[in-house]
Amino acid sequence: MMSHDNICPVDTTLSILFKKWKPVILFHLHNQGTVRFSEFQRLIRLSTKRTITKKMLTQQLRELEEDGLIYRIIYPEVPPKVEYLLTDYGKTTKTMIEEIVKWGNDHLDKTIRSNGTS
Amino acid sequence: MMSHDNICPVDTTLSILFKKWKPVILFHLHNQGTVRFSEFQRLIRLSTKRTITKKMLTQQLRELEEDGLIYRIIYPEVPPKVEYLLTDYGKTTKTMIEEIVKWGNDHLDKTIRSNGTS
DNA sequence: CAGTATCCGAGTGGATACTG
DNA sequence: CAGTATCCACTCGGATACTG
Repeated sequence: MMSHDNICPVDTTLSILFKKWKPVILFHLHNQGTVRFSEFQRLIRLSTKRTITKKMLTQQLRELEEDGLIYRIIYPEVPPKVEYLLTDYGKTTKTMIEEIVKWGNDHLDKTIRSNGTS
Repeated sequence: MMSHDNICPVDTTLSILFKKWKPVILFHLHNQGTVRFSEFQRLIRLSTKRTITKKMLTQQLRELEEDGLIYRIIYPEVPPKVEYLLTDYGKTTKTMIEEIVKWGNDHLDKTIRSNGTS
């Protein structure tokens, strides 16, 4: 324990992986393997029932790329085609995302069941 | 899979456990078992090098309490003494928090090592 | 000690329009 | 298709002061 002097590992993970839409993005990447830009918008809209703007999506993807978690592959075609996929390092987030999905589902179970009981 | 129609488990977990200071709070609760209000301020200051205001801390703790993750025990003394601890349900976040700590440490290792190498 | 109340500036992120 | 650019309303959360 007490690695790295006094830099907080929790804070580190939060700032890199748990900002805004990043966990959802990682979730879909773990699921689909490869995802295109517009596909992200669709997937996110479907799973979260919320809309992510292009600006936001771009920003989040860029940050993930800069942190070495995803690749951005640009196909020089017309119309443009860009694919995103996890780097090996990005794949190390698998367990974490799985835990999050699991916990979320458990909580939803719990919440939904607690009709009637009190 | 595909539990709960189309409510996103990732979003659910994020909204309950990963807002602001909550993961750090949970982290310290898993570590210490029982934590007092002022102790939280100290622990958080030490581990994150940031200051959490009373307002923020109160708010976060209240939300965690309302979601059934922690207990708030008030000792009717003067001066007041309030202790926080995880409920059984709160304890189910252990694996997740551990994963986050682990990943954070790994990332810090990686980052620190990548001096010189490239 | 463990909060509550108020004020307010900075930053976030949505909406919208434009581009290669 | 996959972005970029701009504008701005709104929220968030820090600072500060007060309280049982």
